[in-house]
Amino acid sequence: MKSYPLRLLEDDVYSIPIDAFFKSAFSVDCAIFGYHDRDLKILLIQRGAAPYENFWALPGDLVYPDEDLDGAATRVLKDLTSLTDIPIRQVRTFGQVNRHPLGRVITVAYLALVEPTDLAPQASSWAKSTKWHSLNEVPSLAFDHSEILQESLGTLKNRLLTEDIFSNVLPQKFTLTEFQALFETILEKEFDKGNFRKKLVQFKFLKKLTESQKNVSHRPSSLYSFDEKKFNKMTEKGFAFDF
Amino acid sequence: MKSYPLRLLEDDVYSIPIDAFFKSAFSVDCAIFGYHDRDLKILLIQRGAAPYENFWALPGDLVYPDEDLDGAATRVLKDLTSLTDIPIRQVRTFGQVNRHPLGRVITVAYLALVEPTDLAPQASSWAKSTKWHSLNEVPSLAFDHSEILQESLGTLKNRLLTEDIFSNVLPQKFTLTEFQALFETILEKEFDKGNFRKKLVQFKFLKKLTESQKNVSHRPSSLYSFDEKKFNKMTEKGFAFDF
DNA sequence: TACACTTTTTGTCCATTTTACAATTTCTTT
DNA sequence: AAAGAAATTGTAAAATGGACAAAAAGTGTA
Repeated sequence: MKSYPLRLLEDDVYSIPIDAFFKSAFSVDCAIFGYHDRDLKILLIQRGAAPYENFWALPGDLVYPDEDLDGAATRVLKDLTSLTDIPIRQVRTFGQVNRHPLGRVITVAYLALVEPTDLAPQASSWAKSTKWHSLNEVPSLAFDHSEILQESLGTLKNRLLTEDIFSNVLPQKFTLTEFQALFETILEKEFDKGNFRKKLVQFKFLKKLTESQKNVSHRPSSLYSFDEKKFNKMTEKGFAFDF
Repeated sequence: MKSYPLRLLEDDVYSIPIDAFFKSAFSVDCAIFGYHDRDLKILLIQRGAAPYENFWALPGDLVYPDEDLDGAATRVLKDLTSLTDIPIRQVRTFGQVNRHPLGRVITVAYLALVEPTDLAPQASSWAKSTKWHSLNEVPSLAFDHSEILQESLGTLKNRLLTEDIFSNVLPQKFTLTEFQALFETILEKEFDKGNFRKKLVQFKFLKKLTESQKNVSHRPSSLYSFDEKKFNKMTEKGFAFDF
């Protein structure tokens, strides 16, 4: 069995024996949102272990003492769902004293937006099953995961406006209508088609390609590609969508 | 000596003995920014205890196992600097494995913006001294606090545009010039005076009072007050400054 | 081949907002 | 009474935004 060596602890550095502090744990929980074709879903696992056995939950687990937080989130996601190469980022940390029945566990929530048709999540380790849930069909979740999910959804909306969290869910070549649909779905708003595309074109981070759609029974749309570098420079300088 | 009872832990829930996970600690660190008269400072303490004894650092300490995170941040700030009633909010959590020399300690960073002339921070507990440092004169800090400070400053700028983090540092009655100076200083940008005030007036969360400045050797400015409720409603609905 | 149908794409008009300034006002100080 | 200083108001050109209409470019069908 693997063991996790800890550094020696010096006592009496604080007036309370420092050992008393080193009896907590922390976990990571991943809110993986899947966007495809005007549909936003959340990836949940069904827990196969106590506590909250059989409950649906965000993929998450305790962090090893010798593991960075970001690395832990990546590993845990892979352990439970077999997903790799998902770019995740923190939402915030949830630390209510009684949020975990087995002891003091604070949890760092992580967020990603992915294209589910690229992926095939498969339950492993103690996860019984995995499932993409529509956001209006989410059951009551384990721990404080319902709260974490709600806040993560809010953070997703914010980040969509201020950073490139969306390029993963677009194909290499996409239409402006697809781009618009993505923003309309996640922000739960509709936009005038003509005005939306005019604005997008002004921003100049979309490159119009020579190709266009094939085999559609209407005027084919021309395809665009996303200039990630240009967009990132813009957001670093304070650009944000004002949709 | 105070002791901190922990709940009993069940073993064998996970394939690794769960005790192995419950040997970590977490801390909170507070980035308290002080704004006064076109000047932005950061409150630091000089550490009077190992590790990093004598180093300057953000006020921060370990969290008790029976303490919520937000409450811990409030308490720690009071313990070290005697400051109370400071409205703090999370920035993010820093969790590099080796960031703390005594063991695995992740830290949750908190942020506030205050008016330093209202306050008299006084070092207590293991803090040797406290000092407001200008942001361009910050020494090398303990732990990873330099990184935390930098990121907190970025978060401060963001929050200034999207929520009411500034009303604490304005007097009850203030001039539009004072309001503008606050934004110019923190965002490190300058604005056209006439246009800035026109925009502000349109927003309607400032109430023009009948009073005006006294004893200034130029045309006195009329005073305004801030309608916090109105502003909060607006930001909840998505309003943000686009300065 | 012509026409219906669908969605993309472009264009237009008008109201509103932004921007860069200039001019005016209202105090104190000299 | 005039000068100085900053607040306040005004203005004109440019840019933007929103509602909406028209044209374009494909497929499917008679």
